Amino acid sequence: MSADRVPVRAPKGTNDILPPGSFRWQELVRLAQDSFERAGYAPVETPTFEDTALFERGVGETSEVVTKQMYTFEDLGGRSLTLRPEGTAGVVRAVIEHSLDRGPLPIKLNYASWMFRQERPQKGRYRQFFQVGIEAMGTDHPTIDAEVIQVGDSFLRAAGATPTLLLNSIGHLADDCRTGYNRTLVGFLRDHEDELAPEDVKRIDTNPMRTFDSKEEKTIVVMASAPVITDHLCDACTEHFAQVKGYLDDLGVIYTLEPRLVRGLDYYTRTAFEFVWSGLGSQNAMGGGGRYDGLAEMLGGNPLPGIGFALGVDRILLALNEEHSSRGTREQEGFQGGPKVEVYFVAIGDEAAGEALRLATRLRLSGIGADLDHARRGMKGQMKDAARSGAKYAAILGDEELAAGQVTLRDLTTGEQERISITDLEARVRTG
RNA sequence: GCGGCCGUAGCUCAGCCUGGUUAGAGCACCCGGUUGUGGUCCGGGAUGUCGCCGGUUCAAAUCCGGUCGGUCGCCCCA
Repeated sequence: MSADRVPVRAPKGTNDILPPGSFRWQELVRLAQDSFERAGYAPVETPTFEDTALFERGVGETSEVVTKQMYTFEDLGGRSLTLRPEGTAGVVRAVIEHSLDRGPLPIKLNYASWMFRQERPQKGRYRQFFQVGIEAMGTDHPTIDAEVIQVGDSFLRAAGATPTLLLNSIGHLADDCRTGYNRTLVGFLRDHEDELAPEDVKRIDTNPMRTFDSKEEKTIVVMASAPVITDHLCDACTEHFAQVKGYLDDLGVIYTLEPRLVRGLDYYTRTAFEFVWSGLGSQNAMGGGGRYDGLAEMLGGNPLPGIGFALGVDRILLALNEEHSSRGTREQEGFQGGPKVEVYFVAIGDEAAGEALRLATRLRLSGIGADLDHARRGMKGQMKDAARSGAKYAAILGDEELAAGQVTLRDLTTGEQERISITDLEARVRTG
């Protein structure tokens, strides 16, 4: 077989989002953006690829994401560029670059963008995936932590999901806080080195706190008695965390304290949280976030505290499907997504086809969804297409109607139909 | 990077174990019954390199080897 006959396929780990599912997909993204904007988070768009150094410095050179998951390439000028593996670093970079931190604070932004990580794909994990998220920069007052978490929680619930919110504080880098705790933890891990799974022994030097994430039975047993960060926070971080919890309680946001929760990216400080749902299997995180008070400085900017989250659209949709099927409810629940065509024109003959195109265009321009046959199908076929389009009405145009300046308007749910003047069509459809 | 499972019509799959006439079903699609009326019903129709390459055999969708692809799990994360 010749090579040009081999079908081209979507790259491994990527997905096409096709109708009808694409309606729900768009609807969910819009719901997110609306929720975020109602809380004062303005939209921001940053480049899909960035200087590789941004992620190495921001996300952390030892992190899993940077060491083995990035799509890095060189451009014609020899620059090393990387498809963004996450959203926060780019947003913070843009804020610093354009000196938004010299304007009114806090800076509150939302994004909805594609992210890229080169991992082995599986259910709920793809090489190109879509995240919606918000970032709030310029204050470390605990009310903003509570606001960010509440906005994420209520969006997920508005979408129809029932996530569990895991909450923790991982302190900041100081001897009397996380730095000191890390030494204590490393000491503990060394004492139990022979009881840990081999992969986890390697983590002692690179990222000891990640040992809490281990799924190895042996390690889990050991970690059950490990010292936890919340017992080793400095006074300021302890107080900050207490206030965040207090504000969340005020707002009625239900959370589960998880002192073993650590996050995969190096820039996190203090508040850390994750929205999980057990039905997602091993990819149980719908999203997560946390505070990143040192990130701006790592990227060469002035100190700028910040907090944000990112939620995976694919995983939310996956969770919604599972939840609804297990509850026996309809998939569409919570969504208005679907075809937007209200009137489908059925035209018999060339002259009628031209008139149908003119009328459909006129309706569209006045804000009413309209469609028509373009394949010269017979009347029966066109009626079938009308039903398939999801339209409420079929507007039939034949010789009789043309001669009289009328259309036959058929209600496709009731089957009732009436002849009305073409000039009355728009008003008639609008009043239902 | 490692392991399991699976590749037959657009989709979901049967057939493969026990090789043998034109490779099937349901759904979807198209046409007709209804010369201008969809969603029901009835009748008809189109659609397959049986993933690919090679081997065994008189004969391979079926047996053997390889290869490619997909998917699920591990690690890690959204």
